[in-house]
Amino acid sequence: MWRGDELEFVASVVVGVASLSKTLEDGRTQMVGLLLPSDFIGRPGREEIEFDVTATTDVTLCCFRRKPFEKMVEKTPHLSQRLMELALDELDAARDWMLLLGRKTAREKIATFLEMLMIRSRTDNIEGNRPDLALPLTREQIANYLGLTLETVSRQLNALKKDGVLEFTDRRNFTVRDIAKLQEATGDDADGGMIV
Amino acid sequence: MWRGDELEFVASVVVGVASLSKTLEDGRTQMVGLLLPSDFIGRPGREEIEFDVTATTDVTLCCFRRKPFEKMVEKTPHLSQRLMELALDELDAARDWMLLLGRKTAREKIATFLEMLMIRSRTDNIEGNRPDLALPLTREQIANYLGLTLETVSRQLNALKKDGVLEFTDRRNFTVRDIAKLQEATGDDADGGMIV
DNA sequence: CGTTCAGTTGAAGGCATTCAACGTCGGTGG
DNA sequence: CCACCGACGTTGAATGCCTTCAACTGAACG
Repeated sequence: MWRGDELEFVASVVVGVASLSKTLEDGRTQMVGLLLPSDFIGRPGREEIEFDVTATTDVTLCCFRRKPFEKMVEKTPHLSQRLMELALDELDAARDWMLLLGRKTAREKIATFLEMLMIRSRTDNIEGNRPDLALPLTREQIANYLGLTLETVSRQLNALKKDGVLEFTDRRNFTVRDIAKLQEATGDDADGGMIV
Repeated sequence: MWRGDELEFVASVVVGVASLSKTLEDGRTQMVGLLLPSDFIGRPGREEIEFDVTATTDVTLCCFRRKPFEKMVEKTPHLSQRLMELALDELDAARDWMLLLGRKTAREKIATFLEMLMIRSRTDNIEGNRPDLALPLTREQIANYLGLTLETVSRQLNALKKDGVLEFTDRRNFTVRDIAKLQEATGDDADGGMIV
């Protein structure tokens, strides 16, 4: 686990999954971001980040020393523009997640999480649009991402299975049997402009 | 109320308070940002924003037409750097709020909200460190900001009053009688590096 | 005055949590 | 080899926090 303020690198995730999280003094934890392949870690112009970065699977990073990287950014307006875009994307994602954390039910949270996994790890269309996916997080980590307890996560996953939405090959791997039902369960607009 | 995609301006808040919010199809809404004086509205390089901007009090804005503003940004590296900082500040704020939404109790949410108001509207020290503050939001808007119902907001505010933390001069104006108790009630680290 | 909107308060109910026990799997060492 | 252990996951029962539903208050306004 990395504490941000020891960090003199910036990096990009190549393989694997990492997470950003914040913790209250009494131990309650909230994941505030999931870092999937292609995501960027670190921020230009800031020495430190004030949350924990944790690898949740084996991870391969592409690291750059901070100083030379920042010099390169200064000299390349195109790059700084790109970094701004990344920051704004993260901001949008954070705000979507605020809606989830503040207003969605447990079932909707789980469904939204699974839908996001499906969209972001485009290993789908393997056979007749039945994406075969792996959970990159333990039940507890999912709970911390969704603002739930691990027991509730377990129950809701099994409820979705019972309802024929999911099928598990083992505890960490599953297929989405019914994409339409999954999307209904997210609570979002039926086809929120999404091309799936 | 502004819909973002009709917007050909960017702006800065001068006086008053506005809010950013997202809504589910069934009407549940979550405020994802509060815009206080000095905050910036709009984003470079993006035609639209996909949430609602609503004034919650009378507001004075300082507006710029988008096109000329963007040209100015391109020519002024210092300015684009500043915008990046603003975006990263918003990102940090969003992530703090995710911790609140996902993990804090109703009482902690209210206390955190009031503490934030106190810090951001530095009208305090009016007499012996007893900030006199105005709620810029209705109970319902506070509820939408904190992921609660308006009844719960009302109850918790009155509970804080009963506990001697607050004192109301009327329904929208109050003073903090006991800052230490308020900070305890936030659930955050006792003195999380905060200089109050 | 009556109406409306914001806020308060009470009572009942529900969803998620909490507490607890059990099941499963992989690794480690006797 | 297998017994043990710890990490992860499931499931049941009870509790509780917040919500939901509903009635009421008070101030502003025409």
